[in-house]
Order: sequence, then structure tokens, then C-alpha cells
Amino acid sequence: MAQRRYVSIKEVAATAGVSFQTASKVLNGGDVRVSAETAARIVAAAERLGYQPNTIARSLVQRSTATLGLIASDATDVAITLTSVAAEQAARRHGHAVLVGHLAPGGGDAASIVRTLIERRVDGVIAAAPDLEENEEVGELLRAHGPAVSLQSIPGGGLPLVGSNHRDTGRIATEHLIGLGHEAIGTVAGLFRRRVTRSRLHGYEDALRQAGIEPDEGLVAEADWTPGGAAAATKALLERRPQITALFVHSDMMAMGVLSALYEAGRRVPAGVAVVSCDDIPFAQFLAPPLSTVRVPLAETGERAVDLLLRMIAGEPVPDKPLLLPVELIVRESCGGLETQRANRRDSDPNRG
Amino acid sequence: MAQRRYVSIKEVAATAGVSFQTASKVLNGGDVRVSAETAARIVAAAERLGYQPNTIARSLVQRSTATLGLIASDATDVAITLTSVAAEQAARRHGHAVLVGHLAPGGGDAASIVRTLIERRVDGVIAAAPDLEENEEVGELLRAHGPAVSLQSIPGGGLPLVGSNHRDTGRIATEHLIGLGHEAIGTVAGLFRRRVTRSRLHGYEDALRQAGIEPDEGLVAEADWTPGGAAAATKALLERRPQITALFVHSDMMAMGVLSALYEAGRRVPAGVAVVSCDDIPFAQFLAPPLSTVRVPLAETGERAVDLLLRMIAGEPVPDKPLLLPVELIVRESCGGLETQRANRRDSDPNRG
DNA sequence: ACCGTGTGGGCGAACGTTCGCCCACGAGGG
DNA sequence: CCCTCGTGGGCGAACGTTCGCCCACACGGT
Repeated sequence: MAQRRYVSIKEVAATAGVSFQTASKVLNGGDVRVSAETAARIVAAAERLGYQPNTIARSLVQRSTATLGLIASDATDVAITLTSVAAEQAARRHGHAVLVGHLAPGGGDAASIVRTLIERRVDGVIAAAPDLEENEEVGELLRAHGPAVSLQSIPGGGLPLVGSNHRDTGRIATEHLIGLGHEAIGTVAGLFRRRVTRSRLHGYEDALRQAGIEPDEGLVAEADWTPGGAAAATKALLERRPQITALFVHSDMMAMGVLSALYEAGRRVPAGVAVVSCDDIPFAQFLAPPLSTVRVPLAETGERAVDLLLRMIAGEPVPDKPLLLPVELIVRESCGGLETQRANRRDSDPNRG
Repeated sequence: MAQRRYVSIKEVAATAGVSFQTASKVLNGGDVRVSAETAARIVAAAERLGYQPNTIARSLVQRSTATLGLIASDATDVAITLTSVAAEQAARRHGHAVLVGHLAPGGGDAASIVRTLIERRVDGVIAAAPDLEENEEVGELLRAHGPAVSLQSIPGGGLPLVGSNHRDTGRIATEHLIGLGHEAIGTVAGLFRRRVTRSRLHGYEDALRQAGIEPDEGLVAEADWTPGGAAAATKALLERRPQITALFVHSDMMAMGVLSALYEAGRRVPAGVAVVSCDDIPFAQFLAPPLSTVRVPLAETGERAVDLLLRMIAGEPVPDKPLLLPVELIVRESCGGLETQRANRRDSDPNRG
């Protein structure tokens, strides 16, 4: 149970009979001007003593920790978790470790998390928590201390952003429902104060207007990104506008709540209400019915964010335009489009009549 | 974009007109033998210059980083994510940061993750990835370098374990199904080589035998903890033993796949097949139908692991018995027990009859 | 006048590395 | 025989802290 003592490079050097600086060159440095035998002796000694380099000391002199900071929201939204885990793995592939901080439910500890990261001298920070969108202090800290990339807009701007095209997402989902013949299309949206929500809502309205349908505010319900919140919003929406035949939901997690509320209300999906969502989290296909959704490249978002951040750290210039990854509609059963697709295919099948 | 330079304590001291060691005492140390005015001057200077202490340097002399390492599996299992996020938050409440590594799908990078943590001199490690159960090398590294706590058994043992009573879990779930009158009770289990699986299977058999039912190997299906794997296993199980009327599933994530397979096979839940699972992840109640499940205290597991680890780091003695947290059955609709409960209550309702 | 004591702050050393420069030695060429 | 290199390795300094000890000074008591 006692703390194991670490063996330092000096001990390795002593048993190999060289100065510790020489041992350093062989074991960690790149500038190896050492004979092959000496090097072998040093490596053997290190091996035998179980030497593990102390990167703390290295960081001190090199003024770089090879560590990234990651601010994530709490684990309630699988989509965000997926993105941040992908970011962590990508960072590690590039030789960087990741120090994470998960926001407490209120998000009030964000600034304190950032300060912790800064004090530990991370080389850069990835802000992957939607709650940060409302946090002035975090924006300032991030801008003041070293490079950072955000996955949502940050107050005050000035930080490169990686994300997807939310307006497209809203438009694509809605267009699909319109294409299936729906007209009374409701939407269970995220928090109105978030940009994601507003963009997706714009896309939704774009598609509606394009089809000559005037958007009706009564068809729009706000929810808090949780299944529970979405279930409640759906219930209210159904009471307010019973004529709804289709629903565009702003996240797969909320779609679970929507499906659940629909189930309780006795409305069949897709026969009674067609549902299209966004994200395509891994188990979207295992919901009942399998969820049609606009796939957001979650993992890729995390990876690209790391790429960008690493480039900034290396001092390379980065584009100041937000990097928006393309989205793609995945048709499954919840929208009722699959049967239509199959029918269409059957109609045009050359092997048939 | 340029790397911001950090201001050191020497600069603060210079502008305050004191030696840097004195500044150190008032800003970070506890041994403040400094007059109130001098202290105020130093604090003001630090404030004005935007001083952020460099914990890297501090760690070097104090031989402690106030950082914990966390090895988690990839994000596919929400239950594990929940545990590790809770652990991170708990660590932060105790003033520790957390360096995470998420295993790649194969889990082959586990040893390299651990080495990264060790090189960064984390004060302790939490192993929260079931895949580690088969990894000899990780066990050795963890035992050799500083304190560690695991959430599943680790080859070679020697590490304190925090978890829940899996045998109880299997027994409780199965007993409930038996109590509802089921006899042909199948189980969709996790990977057989894992201890969790074997323990839950033991509990399942205990309950069966207790009720005078001889366990039938044909009723047991192995799956890989994913919804997809569980769906496939369920399909095979239903073909092999069509008479099944109830299913005990080893995780909520797998239960999604089970529900999905049941839905596709046209078996209604709970009318056709009753389902009880384990974990109680946050959206279990939003599945269709709401999932009955044995709640595992996921967040508490993470918190207790951190507590234990911190105690080990502080040099306190720790119990060598595994810390097993109690589990609890949550009855929702998927087992059909809710109607029964309601009926019972109605029968004994003093306002009626 | 002397000593002891307490208060406020300075100062050297150490933590474990990396970095750049220096030096000794031997070989080869003129 | 001397000068010039190249090779192999040593060595001092620095990174930004903390820690413990030291010192100067003032004050009070005897």
C-alpha cells in the first residue's frame, strides 16, 4: 500500500556509469551522440531498474505538458460523451494525454474547472459543453490562456469552432417529413437560448416555407435536452395541437422521451406520428421503432477539434471560419419512410413487371 | 493565437518588492509569517498581473500531482460512463484533477494508457474498464506503481475493489420474475469470461433452484454487452426455446437490444415476454415499455472508489474486503409486475371492497 | 546594559529533467 | 610533428515552485 518510490534517471545513469545528462539523451532526448555500447548499457540499466521518465520535470523545462484539457458536460447526453471520448482517443494517438472536467448539473463550476486546467498548464483546451455558451468568464479565461477550440459558440467569440451544420440538419429532417406527405409537423426543440436550437429551427422553417407551409409557433415546443423534458414537452404539444402527424426532434436523447410520451399517449410510431431526430447515437437503431435521424459526425467532430487544437499549439495558422462537418439523413422506421422507399424501389425494380 | 506567456511568482514578487519565496508563502503556502500589509501588496500584485500558479513546478518538489488517473472503457456502455463521470466529479470536489484514458475497442492499448498515467505521476489510478479483467500487464503495472482501486477484478488481485453484489442482482431479478408466475425464464448474459456475468448467473440459478426449477443451459445466451449483440442473442434464444415467457438481461444497454429483438419478433412486452434488467441507467424509464431493472448505484460506486483511493494516497489503512454496494429492484412496466402490484394494492385498498 | 523572545522576511537547496556548450581524445592530412 | 576535425560524453544552468533554516531588528524584563 505504501507509495512506491520512483527511480530517477540519476540512478539509472549511476548504475550504467555515465552522467545523468548522457542517460537523458539516450532515454528521452533525440540528440544521441553516444556510442552504441554505452547506449545499450543505459537502456539495460533503465529496463532493469524499471525506470519511468518523470514527465513533470520534463514539462517544467520544456514548458509544455503534452496534455490537453477537455471540458465536457455531465454524462446525461450520450452524443456529447461520444464526441469527447473520441477527442480523448485522438489526442492520445497524437501523444497527448487529456485532463477532463465534467460540469456539474448547473454548470456553475465551469470557471473553476478551467482554472484547474490552466494551473496544470495544459497545452490547449477543448470546450465540449453546450452550457458554456452562456458563460462569460470561461470565454475570457480561454482567450487569455493559450489555445482553445470549442464545439459550440463561446461568449465573446475568438475561439475556432468545430461542429456541424445545424441549419442543414433542421432542413433535411423537415424536408424528409414533408416529402412523406406530412403537413402538420411539430418540433421538440432544445433550449431556445442555444444557437444549435435556433439554427435547427431556422432549417425547419426554411423547409416549411419552401413547401408553402406557414410555420406555426404553436407547433414548436422547448425542452431541456433530456428524455424527461422532451416527454413532457411532447405531451403538452400533443394536447395543444392534436392534429400533428410528424415530429422533428432536436436530439436522439430527447427522441427517447418523445417516443415514450407517444407510446403513453397511445399514438403509434410511425403510423400515428412520424418521428425524425438528430445525432444518430449508437443505439438509435435499437429503439422501438428504430429511429430515423440526421446523423451528426460526433466522433469525427471530436477528432477534428483535436487536430485543429494541435495545429494551433504547433503555431500553425488556422482558418477563422467555423469548421462545419456535413450531416446525413439515416432513414429507419420511425419516420415511416422506409416502406415508402421500399415501395418506390419495387416500382422501379427492373426485375419486376 | 500565440501562446500566452504565464507570469511567474518571481514577477509578482518583484512588483510587490519582496523575495519570491515570501510571495510563495502568502500565495500558496500555509506558513504565513508575513505582515498584513505585505501580504495585501503581494496579493494585489498577483491579481493585477493575472498570476496563475504553476502546479507543475509545485508537483515536482512536493512529489504529488493532486491528479488521479482513470482508465475507462470506450463510451459504448452508458453505465460505465456514468460511474466514471461521477468519479471524476468526486475527485474534483476533493481537489484532485483527473487524467482519463478510454480504451480503444479491442482494449489493446490499456498498458500504454497506464504507462502514460504513471509517467505523468498521477497520485493514484482508478480502473473502471471491464476489459481490464483479462489484462495481466495492467495488473502488474498498477500493483508496482502507487495506489489503485478497481471496479472489477484485476488479474493477480492485490487491488481494493469497489462494486456491487452481482449475485444478489441476479437473484433479485430472477426471484421477481418467478414471483410473477414465470417458469421458462431465459437470460441474456454478458461475456461468460467476466466475473460479473458468472456471479449474476449464479444468482439466477440460486433463485431458480430455490423455486424448484432446474436451470436449463439452453435458456442462457451469451452476448457482448452491446445492444446489437444482445439483439442477436435474443433472436437465437427465442428460436431455441420459443416457450420463454421471461428474460433476465445483464445490463440495460443490452436490454435495449433485447426489447428491439422482441419487437421485431412480434412478441409484446410484458404480455408476451417479461423483461428485467440490471443497472438502471437514467433513460431506462423512457424505453418502450419502461424498463424494470435492478438498480446498481453507479454514481455512488465511482464516488466510493475515489474516497477509497484518496484514503490510500493519504496512507490510511484500507479494508481488504471488496466494498460491495447494495442493489435494489425497480419495478416498471417491462416485467408486468406493475399491474400485479396495482392489483394487489387494489385488493387490499381499505377505501374499496 | 544584557539577554531572551518573537516577528517579519530573506535565502540556499532541492525536485528531475532538458538544453547547449565545452572538453578530451584519437585519427587523419599536410 | 602540428593542426584540424569529428566523436563521445561531461557539465553547468535553467524551468517555477516549496521547504526549512537563518538573520535582523525591536521590544520587554531584569
